[in-house]
Amino acid sequence: MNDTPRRSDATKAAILAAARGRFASDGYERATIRAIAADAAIDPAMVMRYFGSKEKLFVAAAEIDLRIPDVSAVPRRALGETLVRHFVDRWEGDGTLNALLRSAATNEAAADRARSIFGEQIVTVAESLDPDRRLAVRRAGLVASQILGMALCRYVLRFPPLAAMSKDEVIAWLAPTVQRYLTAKPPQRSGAGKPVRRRR
Amino acid sequence: MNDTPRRSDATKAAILAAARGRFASDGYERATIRAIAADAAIDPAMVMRYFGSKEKLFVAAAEIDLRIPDVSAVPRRALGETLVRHFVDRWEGDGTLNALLRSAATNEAAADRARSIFGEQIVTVAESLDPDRRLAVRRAGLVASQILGMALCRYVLRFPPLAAMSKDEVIAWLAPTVQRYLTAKPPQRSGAGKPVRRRR
DNA sequence: GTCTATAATTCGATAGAC
DNA sequence: GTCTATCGAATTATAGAC
Repeated sequence: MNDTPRRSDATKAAILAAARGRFASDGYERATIRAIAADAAIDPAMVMRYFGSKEKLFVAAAEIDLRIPDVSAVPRRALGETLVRHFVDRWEGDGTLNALLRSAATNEAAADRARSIFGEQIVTVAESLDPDRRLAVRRAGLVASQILGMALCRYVLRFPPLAAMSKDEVIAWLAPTVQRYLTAKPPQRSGAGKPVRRRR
Repeated sequence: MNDTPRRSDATKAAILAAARGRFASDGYERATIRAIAADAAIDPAMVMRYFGSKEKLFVAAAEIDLRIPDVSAVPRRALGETLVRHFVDRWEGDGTLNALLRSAATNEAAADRARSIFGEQIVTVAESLDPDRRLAVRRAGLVASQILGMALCRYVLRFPPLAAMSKDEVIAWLAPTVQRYLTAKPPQRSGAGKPVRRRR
């Protein structure tokens, strides 16, 4: 292995940053190599030389380490808030997650990445709380649905109500939802419609 | 007005159905007029003749009446379940909502439609429950985030856990979330981080 | 109404000079 | 390493014959 930083690494990093920005704001199909190269103030042919193809460029740009931190260190009842805060922070940190989300809607490779990143990462947390793996996978899916839904409405669609909320407000509203998905007893799978709790 | 059905209406309907399918499975950019025309077994030039442009075709295909039913007739505590069930049914009814969602990620016109459809429709329900309009708008946004997040994971990304769930299971899990967003007291906006409830 | 032909762009990717 | 030139394919959209 050679870990001496080459001169081309700065150029590569500039391309990746520009790519994240374009994929995040335009999605995979509309983000053109020409536009990315222009943003990075470089020749379009260089992008191809460095990354080989648009597809490979996307994979490199969407590379992300989503390591959820000390999951075992936080008290059980604060898990929902911890998770929501972590994701909101990651989303607002740079454009990587947004690039992934926006591209995943129309690009199958991006959707694959999204599935593995969110599915596998969140399910790790869920499995540490629920020994029933089959149930833990569902809990993780439900958590992902709320996290991704918030990100979709707040960062991609820019729904005014969601986009105007403060970070803390989003966390305060969503944390109980995630907490419930992670820890609540699963709803009984009754055969006939809606089980209405009897008033006593 | 002329309400005699023209002979071309059947052709128009076939084009719209094919367009919804393509927009739903490919998104706006990748759904080509050629492919839509092929699905409808018609000449591509006819699509242009009938709808003028791809953009106008999309608008016509994404036209949908999202009227939420008898909101005042359902008991207050069943509102969450009613809403979730309504949206799941609408999503699985045809490809219209899916076409709208998948296209909204990369097409601004589609995003506009999504914002107005979900924002304005759900906020009507929220306002009937909460006189504070500013708060009602936020409640509607939160509901939309969970509904759209579920649809994104289940129908667009096809997350295995969400896609494998039965309709009733999805409703049973999500209904309490939506119910809480609509009716729960808003979280206190404390200045300093997370308010941890004191154990007694 | 229907279809052929094609205009006018735009894009990813390649070849090759320097 | 860098850039010019360009290929080949695909797209929306238009013009016009029948």
